[in-house]
Amino acid sequence: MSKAEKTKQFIIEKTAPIFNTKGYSGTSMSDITNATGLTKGSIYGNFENKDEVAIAAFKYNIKKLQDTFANEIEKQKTFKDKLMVYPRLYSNYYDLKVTSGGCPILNTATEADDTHPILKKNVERALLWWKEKLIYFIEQGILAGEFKAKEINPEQIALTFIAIIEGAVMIAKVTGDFNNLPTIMLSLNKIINDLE
Amino acid sequence: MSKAEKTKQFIIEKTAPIFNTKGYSGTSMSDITNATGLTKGSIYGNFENKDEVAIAAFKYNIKKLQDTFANEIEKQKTFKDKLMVYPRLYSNYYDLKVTSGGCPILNTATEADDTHPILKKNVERALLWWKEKLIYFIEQGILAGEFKAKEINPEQIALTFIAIIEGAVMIAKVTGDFNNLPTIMLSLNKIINDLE
DNA sequence: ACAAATATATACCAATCGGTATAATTTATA
DNA sequence: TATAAATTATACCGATTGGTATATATTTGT
Repeated sequence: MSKAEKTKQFIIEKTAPIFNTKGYSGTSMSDITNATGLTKGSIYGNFENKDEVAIAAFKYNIKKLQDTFANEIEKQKTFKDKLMVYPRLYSNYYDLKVTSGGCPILNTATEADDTHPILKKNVERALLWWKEKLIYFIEQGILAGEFKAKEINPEQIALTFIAIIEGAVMIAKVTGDFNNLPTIMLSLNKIINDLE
Repeated sequence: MSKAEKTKQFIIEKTAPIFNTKGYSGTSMSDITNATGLTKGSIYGNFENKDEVAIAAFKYNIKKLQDTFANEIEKQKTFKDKLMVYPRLYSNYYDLKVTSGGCPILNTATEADDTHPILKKNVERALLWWKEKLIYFIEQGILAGEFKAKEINPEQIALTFIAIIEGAVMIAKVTGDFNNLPTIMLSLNKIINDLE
């Protein structure tokens, strides 16, 4: 890893939590220089513009989140248990502290959809990737005989799954009542249990 | 209504959709003057600062949304039908065009929670108001014998209700696939049906 | 219709925005 | 270790940010 690559990574790691809390347009170049201790010249020597930093930071946040869940899912044998990882981890999402400032998908989605097409595309990709992953688990669960084949629309379940989680994170954050998270996750548990 | 009050209302109506699409920090004073055709002097003659305009615009958007639903709920006799209004209207949310730029609760929540305490407080109020309304419908439905009293935690159902809707709106918007909205609302229908 | 009060427009402020040209410094290569 | 190449710092750019003081219109109550 060259010096430039190291610096690039350093900038991403330092700014990722800022972009996630203050948002894209809410984060300024001076926020970036303050967080890194570097000067503008250094930032622009490693990135084309603010957009590139924002996108790199978003990707970093998403990857961190995905890795956390993938690591836990890997440990589970049944597909039901793999699905159950989500309500379990999200019940204590804010203890996880995997990303400060809440869910990067939710945060970036609501800000970027009307204003920032490139960032929006990245959120969309992350969301669809998640959906496909969930659909795969559900379909494999059906094939393995864990879930009943009839009555189940894998895409509908997957989308509802994501909706509940993202909605729950939003509610917990805006009310400041983190007990809401495990409460809502009970409903997600029920949905998974209803599959069998 | 005095001239000042009329102008104030005029400013709110013209800027409300802008704040909802571009966000609080994304909307500038020049956006406000452009949208209204008024000058800065006029804006600052009617509002203390940008914050006040933003808060008034948010309240306007929320009220518009609440009125739309209250109006439809009023028509329904049973509490189940009252609850069913939400999945029905949200299945075509983007045809409703009640607020341009998506759900004001979702938009404002994700932006304001880390940055704008006053606006955050307003979102929280709107969210809790909605929750209490849903809890009331569920509890009244139990009293009326529509829903089974056991196994139902009204607050949990209400929170899940909101989470699914807000999550669904976010997904539909970021993917651009509005078919996701009725798909996810099928799950909300199921939750309501499971109450009886 | 006139005067006092109010509302709107104009012109400006310092601060900050994202971005760039260039100089100074550090790193890698020979 | 000398030198070329890459990286970082400094100083600046025009544009825009939210906000204000003051002058000019416009309502309003009498």
